[in-house]
Amino acid sequence: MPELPEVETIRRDLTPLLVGRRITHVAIQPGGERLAITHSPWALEAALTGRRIEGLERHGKYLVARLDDGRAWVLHLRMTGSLVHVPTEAPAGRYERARVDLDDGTSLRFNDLRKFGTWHLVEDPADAMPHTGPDALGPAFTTAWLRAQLARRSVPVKSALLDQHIAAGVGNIYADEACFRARIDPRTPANTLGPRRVARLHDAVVAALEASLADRGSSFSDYRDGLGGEGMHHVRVRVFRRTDLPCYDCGTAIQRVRIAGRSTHYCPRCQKT
DNA sequence: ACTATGCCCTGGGTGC
DNA sequence: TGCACCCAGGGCATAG
Repeated sequence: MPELPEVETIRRDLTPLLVGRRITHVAIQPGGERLAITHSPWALEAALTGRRIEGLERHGKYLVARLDDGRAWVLHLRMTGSLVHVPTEAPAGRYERARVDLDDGTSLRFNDLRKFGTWHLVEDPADAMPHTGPDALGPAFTTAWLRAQLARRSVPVKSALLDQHIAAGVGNIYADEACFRARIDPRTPANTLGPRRVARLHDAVVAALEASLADRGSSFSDYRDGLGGEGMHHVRVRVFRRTDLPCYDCGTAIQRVRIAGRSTHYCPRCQKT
């Protein structure tokens, strides 16, 4: 599950390997056709071929490659996608959905077991992510912004954190981790949090993301960095997928509930409504 | 404008 | 061993 720290790790890994390179060949594999959102697979292959990559950016969980024709190639890995840089001659993996060969004898492989990943080719990256708000590690994600957004929602605070319009880049792992760090029960209605608790939650979101980023992300299942390696943060999470294990702070068994269809993990003693 | 639900997809796990 | 079933979940469409 690549979330903000994982996608940012990929971006940092790939930036020196991709920027300045020209795309010499693109192949979307049989079975991978659905990743092409804005174009037919063949039209997308044709449009990317010959382009030079001028920059690699990230917004929330989206990767944005800036191309020399002014367009943006916007990728989303969803749950099981990975983007790995290999030599051109490297064999295709079982779940390779597309390959992008570069002009220096290397290749980028888009692997995606569950085929949920997407590619957009657009003039303006915003067109590919219309429901996306401020990046959770960007300057626009402030305590004041979070307070204003939570004030008009009655959903559980966990659900609000998963809303990409409120904090782009937060997913199931870091929503749980942020609630734990803020000592807030994830079921608490968003609009019942006072200013001090919202401020604590804001800081907890940022801290949870930065802690994972420092560990190159979390590899609970399919996540791989830009070089095919795993992150190290999944062994350092406080609550995510630690059901029935003791809370590191108080020893109470971590509980699991479902919120908005998502598994949610929390400490019933440390986290209050 | 907000909220709830279902869909997409496939491998791994469980129970019979 | 085989089979049916459920679960994982990000983003989007849809309906209320």
